[in-house]
Amino acid sequence: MDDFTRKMAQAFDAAPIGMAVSHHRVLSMCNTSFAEMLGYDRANLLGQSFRILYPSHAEFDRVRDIGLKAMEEQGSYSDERMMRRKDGVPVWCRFRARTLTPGDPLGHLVMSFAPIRDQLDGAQLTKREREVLSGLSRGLTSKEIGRELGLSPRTIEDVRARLLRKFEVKNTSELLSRMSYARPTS
Amino acid sequence: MDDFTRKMAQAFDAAPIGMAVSHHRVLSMCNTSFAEMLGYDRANLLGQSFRILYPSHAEFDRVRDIGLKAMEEQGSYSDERMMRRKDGVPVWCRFRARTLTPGDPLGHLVMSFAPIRDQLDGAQLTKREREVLSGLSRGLTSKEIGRELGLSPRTIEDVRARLLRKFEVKNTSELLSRMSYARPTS
DNA sequence: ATCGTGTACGGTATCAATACCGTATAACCA
DNA sequence: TGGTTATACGGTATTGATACCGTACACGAT
Repeated sequence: MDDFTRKMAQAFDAAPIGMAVSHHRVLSMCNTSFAEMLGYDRANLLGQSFRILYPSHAEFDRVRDIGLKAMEEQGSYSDERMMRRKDGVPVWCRFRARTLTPGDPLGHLVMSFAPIRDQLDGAQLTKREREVLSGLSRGLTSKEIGRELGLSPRTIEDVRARLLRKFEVKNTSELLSRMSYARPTS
Repeated sequence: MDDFTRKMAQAFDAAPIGMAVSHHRVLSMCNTSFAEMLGYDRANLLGQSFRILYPSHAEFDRVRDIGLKAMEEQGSYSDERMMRRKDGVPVWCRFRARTLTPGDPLGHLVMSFAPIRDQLDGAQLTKREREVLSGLSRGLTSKEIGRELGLSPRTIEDVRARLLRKFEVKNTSELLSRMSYARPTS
């Protein structure tokens, strides 16, 4: 076998970041970091739908759409999102994806997942809080998020205020900078 | 050839994040993203010392030591660092590494490099922009940042508007979700 | 020598965010 | 059973953000 190919495969598997490949939202390949991050054995993960790796079915449906346009136009997309470990514990990740089939973005995807924090300093986020946070990180206003979720803007403001209290920050900007990349930990 | 291996190699090469393998600080393998990020052809990069990928020899020496202890103890290390593109332009990256030889951490390294400002390659921030961004990430208002820098709040709003234009984002929240927390490097 | 850009500042106008006041329901827990 | 929390929504009031209008100066590149 080609030594070049073998080296690349070894690097993929030993990568310090979670990596995965999907075809139409079904996992066809992943590396050790990815399986470990989510608490599975790789063998049990391959062939599974990504559905089981998200906190809920609604979340699974939601994340399908939000990067589609960017993927069609630029071929890649990045955001921050919550994944669900096998034991149910949420993992907040920086997510990056590149599609190999721009006409059908979800046809063949290569993704990377970098855990931002394991448990968000103990603060658990509710489903609503995750949904709102997702909108905020995309620059949406409370009104726009309300429309997206079929709720009153007033309710979004409540969730937003709860997030600010939980993380003890002054405003949304500080909140999002805290939810961004992890600080060096060692 | 093993189909499993081939799939992993393909995923490595198409990854949405820069990846590289080194033996004693000499690049032995990298993917397309990595070569593109730094402005090289992969063929010209393999076999080269990492020296040419850092802004200076001093920086090259400095980064050698800072992760060694963590790598010996946990096998992995992560920070943010400046890389140097072929044309000399600096690229600010989130860097992650895992060693496959914990006794001799630099013996065999697998690394990932994620450009932090991936939305606008080549855009450098001015000193003022970094200063303002630092304030924003700490949740300060324009008025507070102005006080901190001894400037009119009006001027801070100008810098802010320029940042929004540069990164093509709608508001400060979206800006900060795309940036790492800012640190003034001036 | 003009052009572009960054810097710095003033004004005005509008919308968004935040912080309060209030009510109400549903879930869970001790 | 009562206490807490999350959800959901209404009003009002204040501050902040954003987008325009304008001027001015410094600097580097073509």
